[in-house]
Amino acid sequence: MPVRLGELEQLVLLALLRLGHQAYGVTVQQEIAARAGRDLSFATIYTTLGRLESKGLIAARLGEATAERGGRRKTHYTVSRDGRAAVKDSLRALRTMTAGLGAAWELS
Amino acid sequence: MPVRLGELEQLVLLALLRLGHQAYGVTVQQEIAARAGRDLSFATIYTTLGRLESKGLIAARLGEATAERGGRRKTHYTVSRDGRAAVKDSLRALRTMTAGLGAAWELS
DNA sequence: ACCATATATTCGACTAAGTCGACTATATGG
DNA sequence: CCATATAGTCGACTTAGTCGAATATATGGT
Repeated sequence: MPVRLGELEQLVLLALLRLGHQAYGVTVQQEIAARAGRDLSFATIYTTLGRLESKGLIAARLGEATAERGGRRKTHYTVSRDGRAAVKDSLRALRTMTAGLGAAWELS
Repeated sequence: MPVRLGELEQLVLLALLRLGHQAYGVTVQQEIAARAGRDLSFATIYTTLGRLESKGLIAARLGEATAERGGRRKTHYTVSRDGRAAVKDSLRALRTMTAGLGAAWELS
């Protein structure tokens, strides 16, 4: 059974894909604010990352301490095979639902 | 403040746009099953339609009794101005999040 | 008139997802 | 060794998603 994504889960997954190596809590928050125009709290972002991880859609790894000013170490995330499949499924559904509606709606 | 759509709300709105005049509970359920591949109960569909209506994103009107076999009258739905705007916003966010990710992800 | 039955919608209950304010943890430079 | 910058966690609550079962209502046949 295909995993269902909530709309924020979908955005977070896409942000991770966009960010690649530098994907972690803070950058995800920023990417979603900058691109999707949604200024979410860090708590919201981390809650969602946690949920995605427990569903097996992303994997977390603790980063090394950097040479910068200070602060806790980052937790980096990568999208798993299942995560990629889930995103593709949700995008495919959107494509078939928007197909033929005209330029104003069309997504592909 | 722009209205936020859940992922099912988004699908239901798109189904209504696709169906036009013949949009009502049963056809919405069928359209989503056929296109998005999600076989949802009618209760789920009607719950969502109700939520969308109370948010002012769709409008309901009771239809006339038809000449067919029997049964209760249909409640037809149309997407309001705000509903259209909400769908466009959510699709726009998706486009900017998928832009530049490559053919496998791209939505427009 | 009545009622069987096809068709359409609603109820009640619960699980999952989204959201944030406030708090905790931890590197580093002075 | 501690002030402070940076990253992540907790607890609590609201909103969205979901369905089995029940309800409502036209019509055709008798």
